[in-house]
Amino acid sequence: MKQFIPILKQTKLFSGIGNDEISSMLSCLGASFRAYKKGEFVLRQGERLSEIMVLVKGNLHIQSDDYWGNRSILGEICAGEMFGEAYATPESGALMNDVVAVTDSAVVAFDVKRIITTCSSACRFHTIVVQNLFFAISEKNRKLVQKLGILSKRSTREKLISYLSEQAKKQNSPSFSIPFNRQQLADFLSVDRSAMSNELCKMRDEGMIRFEKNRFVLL
Amino acid sequence: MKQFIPILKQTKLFSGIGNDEISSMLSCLGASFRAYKKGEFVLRQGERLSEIMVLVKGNLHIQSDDYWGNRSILGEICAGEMFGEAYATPESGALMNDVVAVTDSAVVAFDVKRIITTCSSACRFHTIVVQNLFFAISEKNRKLVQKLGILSKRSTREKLISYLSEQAKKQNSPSFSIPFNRQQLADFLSVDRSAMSNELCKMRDEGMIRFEKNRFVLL
DNA sequence: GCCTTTCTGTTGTAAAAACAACCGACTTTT
DNA sequence: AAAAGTCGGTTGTTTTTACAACAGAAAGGC
Repeated sequence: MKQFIPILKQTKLFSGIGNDEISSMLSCLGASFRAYKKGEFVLRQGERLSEIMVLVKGNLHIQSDDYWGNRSILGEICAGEMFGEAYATPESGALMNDVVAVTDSAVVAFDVKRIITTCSSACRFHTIVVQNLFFAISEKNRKLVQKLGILSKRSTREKLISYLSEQAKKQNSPSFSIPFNRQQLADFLSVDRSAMSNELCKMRDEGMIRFEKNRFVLL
Repeated sequence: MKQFIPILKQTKLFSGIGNDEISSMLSCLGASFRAYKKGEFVLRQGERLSEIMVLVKGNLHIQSDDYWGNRSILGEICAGEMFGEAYATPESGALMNDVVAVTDSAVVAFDVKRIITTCSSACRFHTIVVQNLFFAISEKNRKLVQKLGILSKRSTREKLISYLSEQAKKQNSPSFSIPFNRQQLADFLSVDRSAMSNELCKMRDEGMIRFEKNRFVLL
């Protein structure tokens, strides 16, 4: 577990907290470690959770498949990001989605009760973690709203423009890579792959964008 | 302000806290009160926030209009619910949406810094509020995911089924009212009103549902 | 290298949604 | 009470998307 302290230190949850403090908090917060191979399920729809998870290695997709096999990718989790926090309380009910490892991944899990119930003396930094937790979950909230903004667009083209603009803004350059292949992007935008591919090429022919594989340039 | 203490007591944020404690916390948390007439803007897109708001009277819509005048209703806020919590931190940037009073409304606002920075002695119940805040924002998070689930449906009919099923489940009966008129429901589901109206009638003719105005029955 | 699989773009067709326009029923305003 | 406005439903047309099927390119395995 020790090996992941430098990574944990980089996360939003432990921002502003030193290596030593993290080390001592790991036991205080009831941390446990798990590894997953590419393609494995980290969490399954219907499961119940009592832990907040931090991804310390790899990439995950939050997704769900409906009766007809249509897959929706709700979001992507990168190393250093937190997940599960919205489903870690008793009232929160069962998970609505699957979480799947896109690449070999590793996760550190914390008992949520131990985080939000401040231990009076032991950890001076506990209060900071609670604040960090609030900031992190706020941020996730904003990301969800952003995604709602994309999905509420009526046409495939508008969805693409929304998504690509956001990525450009996020990566601070009109040239950027996306973490999806075509099928995954289509699943993320909730559109048909071939229709999307078609639309992308039209946009390219119209001189709006350039792309090659998962690298895009906005013109 | 005192008059709203019974209402605040009912909210998720002050769950488990007595009238007297709330009263003393109002000043401790830097609470302020505001009233809005029907149609007024409570918050505007682009604004910056440093407060968490609790709606103590009325109804609000979170919405945004694009360049072409298409309105999207992101969500609805009912009396007793909290809002703004995801945009109340310095890093959170400007608001992405408008918040508009659907009916005459009243809001109590709290300085977010004073909530998440626990005051050591004054309020014994401060820790509870922090936990409540976490629970509440978690719940909002789940609602957003649920809405994503609806918008990720491909067809108008599927969106309607998702939405109506959820409402039935929420109100614990196959017969229920919805808080939208047709245009608002269409804006909420991000579809065309006439197409939606059409689809609703088809579903009625097929014997799936019955409805009259904003009252629906699932069969 | 060769075979297999995955990924991406392309095309034609069928289905669905958006759009626009209109009507009648109700409400609200004056 | 008349007028104006809102609301929900209907219809026909146009546009867009989904679907299915295929082909070439790239990647991966043996």
